[in-house]
Parts: sequence; C-alpha cells; structure tokens
Amino acid sequence: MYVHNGCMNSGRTLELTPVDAATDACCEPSGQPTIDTYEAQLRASVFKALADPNRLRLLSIVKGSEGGEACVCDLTEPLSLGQPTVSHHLKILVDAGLLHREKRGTWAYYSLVPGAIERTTGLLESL
Amino acid sequence: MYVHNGCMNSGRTLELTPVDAATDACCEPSGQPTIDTYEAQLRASVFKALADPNRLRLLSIVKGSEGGEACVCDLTEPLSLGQPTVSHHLKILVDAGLLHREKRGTWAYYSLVPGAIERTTGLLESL
DNA sequence: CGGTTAGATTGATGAACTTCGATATAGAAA
DNA sequence: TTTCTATATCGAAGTTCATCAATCTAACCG
Repeated sequence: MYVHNGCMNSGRTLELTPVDAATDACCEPSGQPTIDTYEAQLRASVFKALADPNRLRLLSIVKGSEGGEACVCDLTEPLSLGQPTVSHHLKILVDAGLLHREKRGTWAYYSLVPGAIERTTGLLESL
Repeated sequence: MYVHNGCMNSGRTLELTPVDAATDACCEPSGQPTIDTYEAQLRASVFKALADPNRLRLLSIVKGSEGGEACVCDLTEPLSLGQPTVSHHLKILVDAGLLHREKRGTWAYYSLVPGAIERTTGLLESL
C-alpha cells in the first residue's frame, strides 16, 4: 500500500471543489511562493550566457588577468577560436551584465562587472 | 597617445621570440591560473541545465513544495507544458545532479539534491 | 589623403534544443 | 489475467545556437 499526498487532478480546472479536497486528492499547490514566468525568463537569460564552455573560460581568463582586464587579442589564442566568434561570445557576456567593455584607442578591454558573480549566485539561492 | 600593455601578435606562432618580447609586445599570458577546457565543459553542462525558464520554475516549485518534493503531476499544470515535456526537463535536471528522483508506486517524486545549489554557486565563485 | 590594424557585424551552415503527439513501460486495482 | 493510471521514451517539426569566412567600422600612422 502506497501513501500518496494526492494527485488525481490531471486535467481539471484550477478551483478546488470540496469533493476534490475530500478525495485521495492531489497536488498541494505548494507551500512556498515560487518565481513567476517573467522572473524565470530573466534568470534563465543569465544562465544561458554561462551555458557555454568557451564563455566560462573567457570569464575565467578575464578574472585572472593582470589588472582584471583583457583585450580581445588576449582571448582569441587561448580559446582556439576565430576573432569574430570571440567577439560574439564577449557581446553575449556583456549583454548578460557579466562583463564590462571599455574601448581605449583601437583596443577593447573587457573586465568583470563588480558584483556580477555575487548577483548571479543570488539568482540561484533565492529560487 | 594610448597606453597599451601589448598585443601585436595576431596571427603569429606560439613561441615568443626575443624580437617579439622587445617590441610593443603583447598579451601578458595572464597572471592567475584559469580553468581548462575540460573543467569549462563540466561547469557549462550544469549551467546549461539552468538555462531554461521552465527548468528554473521546476526547481523553484520543487524547492517550495511541502516536504521538499513534488511529483510530475504537481508540475505539469503550473508550467502549462505537456507531461512528456516536463518529464524531459526533469531528466535534464536529474542528469545535472540538481534533482533527485524517487519512485514510490506509480508516482515519481522529485526533490532538490542536498547541497546542489551551494555546489553550483561554487562553480561560479571559483572561476 | 591612403594604409594598417583591432574589433564588430553580417550571412550561411550544421548542430543542439524545446516542444509535441504517439507509444511504451511499470505499477496498482479489479 | 485485463484494465487503468502515472511516467518515460521515441520521432518529428520548428527554433535557437556556435562557428566561420567575408566584410565593415573606427582609430591610429605616415
């Protein structure tokens, strides 16, 4: 005999009738509040930026670089990727709010946005 | 006049000749150690599991559920997704080491793997 | 001015991903 | 056994993504 806290409502409407509540009933609508669709999309967009090995290495190299910044030419070679591809990945990291871009002369320097990592871990801890 | 710490080696070979070292030279190979390709792939696979809004909501709902666990039927309705799709997302979260699956009777209960969130934030902080 | 160089943008290609409907499996009840 | 139910798996369709070659832009130099 299996104990089950409910779950007989596959394909019923949202309101809970007394009958439903009395039966073997189902699906406690959860005790704690959960993130809504919009929040989920916002957070997923950040994790999407982190969901690529080359982008993680970019963050790692920038973080470990002297002065906390690196230009594209510092990043192309260790990744064995073409310059357009590296630029593309960097743009994704900038758009996600993880990297900061500063142009000095012909060079573009990338650095970690202060607090970005902490803010991102917060997105996980507050799920 | 712009100060630049180097970067004239676009399209040269790997070894650094004395000439290269003497010139305006480039690309300090970075001061700190960075994660290697394999580590980057491992970490990216976890973030890939988090890079979908519906999977973030699954984690959120499971975390907020009474008893810390939820079955598939608890999860299908709030996501407005078909049951096969929810099962598919849950499998990805289990494979990433974020969710634990336990079958009791006909039902499958999913719960957060203890310490999984903390371990994941560590993947970011130790970049 | 023209020439050179760092970096960004565009367009195309192939791979990976999300979703669904249909089907399969496994357990419980009759 | 047969039937029903919860979940998993399969196969296909449509979308998104990573990568590259080619091109464009902007800044420097002569």
